Amino acid sequence: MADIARLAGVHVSTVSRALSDSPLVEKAMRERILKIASQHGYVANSTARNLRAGRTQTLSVVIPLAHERGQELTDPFFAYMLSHLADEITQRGYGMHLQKVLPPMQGWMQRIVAERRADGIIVIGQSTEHDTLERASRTQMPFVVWGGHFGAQHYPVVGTDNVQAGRLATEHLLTHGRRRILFVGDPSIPEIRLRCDGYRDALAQGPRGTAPATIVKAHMTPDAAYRSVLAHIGKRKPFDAIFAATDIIAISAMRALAASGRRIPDDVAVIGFDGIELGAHVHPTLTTIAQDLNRGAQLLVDLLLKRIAGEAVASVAMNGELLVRESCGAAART
Amino acid sequence: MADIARLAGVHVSTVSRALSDSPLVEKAMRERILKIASQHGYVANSTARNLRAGRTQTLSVVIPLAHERGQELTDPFFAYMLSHLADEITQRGYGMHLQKVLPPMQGWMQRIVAERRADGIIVIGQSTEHDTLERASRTQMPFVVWGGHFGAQHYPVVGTDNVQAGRLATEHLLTHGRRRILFVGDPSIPEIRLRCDGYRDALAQGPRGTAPATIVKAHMTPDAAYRSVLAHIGKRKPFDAIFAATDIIAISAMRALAASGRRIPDDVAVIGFDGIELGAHVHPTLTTIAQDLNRGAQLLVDLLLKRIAGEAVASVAMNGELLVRESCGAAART
DNA sequence: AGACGAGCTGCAAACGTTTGCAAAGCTGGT
DNA sequence: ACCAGCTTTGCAAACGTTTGCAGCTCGTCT
Repeated sequence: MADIARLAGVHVSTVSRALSDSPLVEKAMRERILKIASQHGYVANSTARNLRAGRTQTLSVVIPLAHERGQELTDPFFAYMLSHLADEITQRGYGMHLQKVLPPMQGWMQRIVAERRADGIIVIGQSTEHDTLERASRTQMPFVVWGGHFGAQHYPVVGTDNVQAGRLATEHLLTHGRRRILFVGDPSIPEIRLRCDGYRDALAQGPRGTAPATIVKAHMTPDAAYRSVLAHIGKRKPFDAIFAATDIIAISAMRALAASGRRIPDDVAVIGFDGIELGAHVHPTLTTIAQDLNRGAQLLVDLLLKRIAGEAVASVAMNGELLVRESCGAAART
Repeated sequence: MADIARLAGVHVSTVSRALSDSPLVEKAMRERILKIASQHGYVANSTARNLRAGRTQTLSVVIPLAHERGQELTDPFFAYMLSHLADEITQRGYGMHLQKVLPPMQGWMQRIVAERRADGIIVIGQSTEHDTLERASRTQMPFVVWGGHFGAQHYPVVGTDNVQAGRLATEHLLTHGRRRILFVGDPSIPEIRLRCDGYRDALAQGPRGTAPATIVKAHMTPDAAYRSVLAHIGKRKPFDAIFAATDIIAISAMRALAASGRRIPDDVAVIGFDGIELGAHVHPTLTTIAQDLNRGAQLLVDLLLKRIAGEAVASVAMNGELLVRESCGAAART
C-alpha cells in the first residue's frame, strides 16, 4: 500500500480510504488510485486489515467428532451440510474456515474462541459436548449450533425437532402394522437420544400388542452399524421393523438384513433418518425422515450474522418430513 | 498477552517465547507462564500472529465454477474431495479456508493470491481457467491444482490421467461388443476434453464397424444432462452405449434411457467417470472409472506443503481404475 | 475583507504479536 | 577479584492496515 501511495503521490491513508470507498476522498483522486492499484494488481493484505479492524469477515464451521473415531466428513450428511453452508456463507460475502475437532479435545471451543480467527462459529452437531457449548455461551464470541433442542440450553440451536420426527417415523411403522420395532443407533449422542425419545413415546401410545422399546446400540459408521445389526439378528429375537437413527445406519442395516435372508419390507420394514440422496437410489429405496439442510444452513448463517450484529436470536426447530419409499409404505418399483 | 505478562511479572516478550516453547526461556518460568495462561483461558490472537510472522497456517481450497451455474458443492465429487482435503489439511496442523468462485470472476486468482489469507492454495478443477492459472504460476504464492494434465503447464497438477482413463472406458465398451458409442459431456472443459480425447483414440483403434465419435454436449448438472440425453434419443440415431464424462451425467443418462424404455445394459451399456459412492447403489449399478480421491487429496496437500517449503515439485498423474458393475460387464444382481 | 465552514488530505497511533539485539545475571576458571 | 562466556530476560521495532484528529485550501456569507 505504501508503494501505491508513493506512485499516486499521496499518503497511505488516502489510498486506504480510496480502496474502501470512503466518501472522504475526492472522486477523481479515488479513480486515479484505484487505477494504479489495479494496474499493479494490488489488493489489501487481509491479515493486517483484520488485525486493525478487529473482524475477519470469516465464519468458522467446526465439526466436533467426539463420539466417533472412523466417522469422517465423507459421511453424506456432513458433506451436504458443508456444501450448503459454503454456498450460504460465500453468498453473504464471508469466508469459511473449516475445522474438524478430534479427540482428545480438551478446551477445543475455548481455543477456537480465543484464537479469534473468525467473527462467529457454526458448530455442527453437539456430539457429546453439550456442556462445553453451554460454557462457551458465556463468552463474547457469537456461535450457533446445528443439533438437538434441550430445555435448558443457553445457546441458539437450529435443527429438526428430533422428538417429533422420531415419533413420526415410529408411527409410520405402526400404521403399516409393525409391532416389534427396533431402534438402531447410539442414544448417548444427544440428538440420537431425542429421536429415541420420540420412538418411545410413539410405542407407548401404540395399539395393543406393540412390543416394548428395544435399542440396538450402533455406531454411526457403516461397518460398525452393519456388524451391530448382524449381531442382533444372531440373537434370534423376532422383529418386523427397524427405525434407524441415521440413513447411513439404515442402509447398513438393510445390507445386514439382506445378508441374512430377510426381505425388505415384507419381513422387516426399515425407516431411516436424514433424507440423504443415497436413500433414493438404494434397493429397495429407503423410507426416511428428511431434514431440510438447505434451509437449515440458511438459518444457521442468518442467526449467526444476527448474533454478530448484536441482536438476540432464538433457536429454531424444523419439522422432519416423512418420505415414504419402498422400505416401508410405498409399492416396489417395477 | 500484556495481561498475562503483568500477572506473571515479566515482559510480554517472555510470555510470547514461553508460549511458543522457545528454548530461550527457563523451564520454571515457562511453566509458571503456561499455568497462568491456561488459568485465564488465554490463547494468542491468530490474526496478530499471522501479521507478524508472515504466515497463516492456513491453506485455501478454491473451487472455480466458471462453466456451470447450477453446479453446487453438493455434487458428490466436490463433497468427497472436500472431505478428504479437510481431513488431510487438519491432520497436518493447518486450517482450511474454503472459497467458491462464481462468475463473473475477473481476476479471482489474482485477488486470492494478493489477499494473502493463506500460505498456499489448492484449486479444484481448472474449469475453463487454465490461462488464469498459468499466469498465476509466475507469482510467489504456492499453489497446486486438481485437474487435467497438459503439456505446457507451469503449475503442478494432481489428477487422473484422463486420456488413459477415457481410452480404458471406451475399450471396455468395445470389448463388450458395443460399436456405436456416445460420449456425453462438455468437452469445452479441459478435463472433459482429455477424457474425450481418450475416447476418440480408442474408437480410432476399434474393430471394423466401429461408428465414428459422437459427442452429446451436456452440462454437469443432473437436470441438464437428463434433458440433453433425452433430446438426443429423440433424434432416433441408433446407439448401443454411452460413455459419460462424469458419474452424475451417467446416472442422469440412465434415468433418461429408462424413461424412454431402453434397457440397461441390454439395449444401451453405460459407463461413467469418477467412482462416486452413489454409483454402487443405483439400479443397475454403474460401471465406472474410479479416481482415488483420498490419495489425490493426500498428494495435493503434500505437494503444496513442499512448494511452501520452497522445494520444486512435479505433477502427478494417477491411473483411473475400472470398476466393472452392472451397467456394463457385470451380471445383474438377483 | 474577514470569518466561518465544508471538503479533502496528512499525521500518527493503534491492533497484538514475534524477534534481533542489548543488557543483566550467573558460573567457573585464572 | 576479575573476566569470559553462557543463560535468561527486557527493549523496541516491525508486520500492513484503519481511523480519529488536526490542518490545509477553498468558497461563501456577512
